[in-house]
Amino acid sequence: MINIKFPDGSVRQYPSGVNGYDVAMSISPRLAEQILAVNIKRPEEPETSRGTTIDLTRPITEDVEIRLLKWEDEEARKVFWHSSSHLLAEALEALFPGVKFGIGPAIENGFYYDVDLGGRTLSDADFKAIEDKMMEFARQKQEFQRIEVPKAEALRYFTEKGDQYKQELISELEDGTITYYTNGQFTDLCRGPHLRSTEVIKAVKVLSLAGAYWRGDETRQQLTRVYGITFPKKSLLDEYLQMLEEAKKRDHRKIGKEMELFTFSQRVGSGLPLWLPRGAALRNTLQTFLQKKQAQYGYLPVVTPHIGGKELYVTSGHYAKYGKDSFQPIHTPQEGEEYLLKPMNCPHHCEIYRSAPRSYRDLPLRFAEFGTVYRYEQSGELHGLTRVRSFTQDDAHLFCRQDQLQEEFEKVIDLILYVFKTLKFDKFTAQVSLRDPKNPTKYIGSDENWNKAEQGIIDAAKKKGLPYVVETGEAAFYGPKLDFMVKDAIGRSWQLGTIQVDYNLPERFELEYVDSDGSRQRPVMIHRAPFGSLERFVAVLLEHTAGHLPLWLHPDQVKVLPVSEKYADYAKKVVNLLNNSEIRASIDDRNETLGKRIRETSLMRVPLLVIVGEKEVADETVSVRRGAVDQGSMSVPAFVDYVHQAVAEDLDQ
RNA sequence: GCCGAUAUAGCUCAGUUGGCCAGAGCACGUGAUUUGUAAUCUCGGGGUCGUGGGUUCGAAUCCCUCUAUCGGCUCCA
Repeated sequence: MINIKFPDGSVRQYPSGVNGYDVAMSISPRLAEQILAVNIKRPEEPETSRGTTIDLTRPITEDVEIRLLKWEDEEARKVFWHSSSHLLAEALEALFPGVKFGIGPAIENGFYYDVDLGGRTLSDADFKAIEDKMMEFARQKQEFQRIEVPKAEALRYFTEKGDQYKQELISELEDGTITYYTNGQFTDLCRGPHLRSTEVIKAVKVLSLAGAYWRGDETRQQLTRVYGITFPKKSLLDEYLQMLEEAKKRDHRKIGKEMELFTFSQRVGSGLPLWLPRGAALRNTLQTFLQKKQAQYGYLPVVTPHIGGKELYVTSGHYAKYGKDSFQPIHTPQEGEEYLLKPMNCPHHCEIYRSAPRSYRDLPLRFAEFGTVYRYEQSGELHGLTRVRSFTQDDAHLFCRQDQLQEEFEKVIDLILYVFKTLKFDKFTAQVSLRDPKNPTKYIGSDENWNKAEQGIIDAAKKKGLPYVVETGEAAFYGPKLDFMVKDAIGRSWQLGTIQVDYNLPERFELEYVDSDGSRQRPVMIHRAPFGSLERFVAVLLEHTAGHLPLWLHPDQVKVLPVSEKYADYAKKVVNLLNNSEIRASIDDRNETLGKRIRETSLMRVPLLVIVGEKEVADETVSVRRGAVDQGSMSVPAFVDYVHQAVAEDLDQ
């Protein structure tokens, strides 16, 4: 007999070899129906361990803590979707005999399978047939069977099948660890775990197609990736599709058009955003907001040109690394003279550092600039405002002594957290991006410097209590980073804020300061950008707020609507008073009905609506509406106070 | 850059199996109306159907090229 402990702390005894399904049945058959997988944790596993999720049919032979996983548990959904990917594969094999399979994992929302259709192309028109076939197999209540196989046999099976992708995967596995899962006619190399049977899959949707390189390697075969999602109830699928529709309404490209913030022109060039007056106002407000805060933190604004001599980037190492993938050098009438559009601001700031002898007393020096940079991103990479070819970084470079590094780094974290908090980005992930030790040629600088920089970042993240994840291979070529990642409306993660520790550029630029003992020392450099870029930040902000920007930030804080043209003069007077109090207000006195003007103001997401008519003129007041909520009437000075206070509340939290 | 898809007026879209001068709503202009909390009415202007080629008696519609955009992959200083 074995002891099984449940999450509520109770312990029950079962015969050794009992499986998760039996355990659930012993509690209640209704429960057993809802359980998709079980998670077991051995007593000796550390408290932080999440245990191991296994098939409901796997025998349990030792004392464990058990969690019975329902759809509501993320781990259960992963199992559900992983099994669904096998169902998809089975359907594809039935519809397109000879198809070869790459990998088919569960993802955050659904699953995919990478397949090689041998020259045949799939299109949306095939989705229906695939879905129908999947449902047909699901209804057959196919059981997932786990089989352990010797490596030689696995290799033989997939060699006979002609599936070189699976052969490659198997050849890298240890003999004795290889398992198959079979459902219906389909057998796949798979570690599992899986559902008991396909019968719980009640709704399927093939979502999209994409090309995906085998093993993520650009130089290898491109497979067709089929994305899908499944649910244990039809209504859940409908809800999901509804949610996707709603998310599309929050797309910053759509909102940017609706609110007249920015546009693109094919003639200007792709990935080169044009900021319209409202968008420009929004940017200015963001810049002023950050500039003020940075002034408090001791930053010194600098301004540098949009181009720099080629030698500048040869020195920094950027030319060797990105030269051929960049906008190409600008030539001048002078023979041999070449300039590059600047793809980053750091080399310019290094030259500012070099412009004068520096003493240990001068440090840290913090040079800040809203610097517009130009990067020739691959055409397939461009995406609204989140990935563009010209963008403005809220950049700064901090030059400090080694003994100041930790404190400076932590202050940058504080600044970024302040920015995120003010803009209500409460769901971010801090990502520590380290170099990939297997790929040393991607990076410049000594191991010693890298180790110091990486350790410094981890220490600071820990000290600040940031919940962080470590990603190897995500570092910049000159140093490791701490990135602040935020998701967009449909769940894609974007890097916004970033902090980087750099020992390398100071060496390359031979930056020095004179220490207290008169010796020459090398400063450490911190690159940092709380927004990341104004373009991407605005994009993600629009998706988060659905365009309902906070009052302090909205390009049109107040719209004043006279009931009819008779009250336009008074309305103009109100606008003037507001403008004089640094409130962004304008009048809409077009010859349209009040109802229509209110509607259009609302569609532009203007936070405050002021209506003036006969009554307001007589009383010298304004009627105020915030969003859809009537705030009653107040005197103009009272309204000014109201706005100022609302702005202050947003900024001081 | 790669895979797949899309491209009709400023915007959102309709245009059946190729067949008269390519349509609607909104926006824009005009006239009327002077409006009290989410769309007033009238008339009007506006489109080389993304580009360049091809097939055809005839192309927005079929084929190819390029460009841009969308969903992914790869990349992201």
